[in-house]
Amino acid sequence: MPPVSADRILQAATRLFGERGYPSTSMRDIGDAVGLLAGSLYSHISSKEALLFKIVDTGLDRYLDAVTPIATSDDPADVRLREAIRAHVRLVADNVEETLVALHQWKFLSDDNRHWVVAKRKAGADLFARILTEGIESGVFRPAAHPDITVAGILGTLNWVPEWFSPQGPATPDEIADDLADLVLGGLTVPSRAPKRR
Amino acid sequence: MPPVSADRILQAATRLFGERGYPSTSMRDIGDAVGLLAGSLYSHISSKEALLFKIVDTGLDRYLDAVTPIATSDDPADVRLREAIRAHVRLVADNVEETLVALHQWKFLSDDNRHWVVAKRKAGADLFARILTEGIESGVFRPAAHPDITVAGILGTLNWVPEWFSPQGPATPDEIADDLADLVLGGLTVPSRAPKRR
DNA sequence: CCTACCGATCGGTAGG
DNA sequence: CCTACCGATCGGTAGG
Repeated sequence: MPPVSADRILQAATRLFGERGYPSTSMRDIGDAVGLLAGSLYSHISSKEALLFKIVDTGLDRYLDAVTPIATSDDPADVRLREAIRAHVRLVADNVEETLVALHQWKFLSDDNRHWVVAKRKAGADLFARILTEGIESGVFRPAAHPDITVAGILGTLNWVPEWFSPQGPATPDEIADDLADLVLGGLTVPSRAPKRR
Repeated sequence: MPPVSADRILQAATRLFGERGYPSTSMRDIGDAVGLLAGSLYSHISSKEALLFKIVDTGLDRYLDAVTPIATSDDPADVRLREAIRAHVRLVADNVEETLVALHQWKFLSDDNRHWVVAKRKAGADLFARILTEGIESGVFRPAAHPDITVAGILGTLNWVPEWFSPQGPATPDEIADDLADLVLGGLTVPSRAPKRR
């Protein structure tokens, strides 16, 4: 067993917060996971909330670092969208618990930390909004009645992945990403047949 | 103020569980919301978990009752899918907090109740899997590389709606549903242009 | 990193 | 429906 460090505590907290949620995870649970008593954790970390904030903030940075260069490249919008979806699913596959914490547990941060995190989440959503808008302008994508709703639909597909993804599943992350990109880019309807519109 | 009843307690619990989550909501919080002390709640209800179970189970029943007749009708699969999406978004719009509880708080049920709920959730997902499979068989939908992943993508779009929906938003539930149905059925790419496939 | 502990809060109950 | 309370558990700290 490697020595206990702030980083090992963070790993254990990531797993526990992701599995049970932040409020249901006690400092005694985290201590058990690394072989310390609850009180002893405080020589490595400052507070329970500091753990949560670091997990969420690190996860969002990892996400922005991966997707920003894709969203802002010169490739056509459909290529950028598929690549962004690939990057997203790879990140989720490599960090399922971290992603779940970043998506759902940030609500338990205190006001200042939460506002910071909400702004970063917004920046992530804006990357997809940008791809959509530019794709419509360039004629690659059809016009959207309400672009915000379409973006929310795409983000829903992606943000739901950590709820069902399993490393033991039959499909690789890139296969999953391509299936989801096919859905979002091409839709379900056969290409020869115009989809029923209102 | 109407008299306190089991039903009013259930309504207050639905709102609080949806906003703060089950573990972070205390019986004292629920008592405050209906004007009782925590202990006094127990002459109307049996336990905190019984409240959670009832909310989740009621929500799932409401969902299955609305979507089952649509999914099993004789309409073409694309029509059924659009109608199912409409029903889903209407339900979410009318019961945002209940939907959030049914989607996320069921994890805190004890084993027996949780297994019951997981089976009902599975039945809901199967309705969409059925529409997809039958649509592919009838030639309305293109074949899916991994149908389970495509279904998960659609469910993600729908299950994410309660995270961002607001009754004060500019779009009506049916407008939202049609935008999401356009996304899932037709995709983003302009119809004249075949989407880039692998 | 442990011992020993703090005040606060938890779900729930007895008795009226 | 309240008073008064139960044992358990919470995040965190003092002192070593």
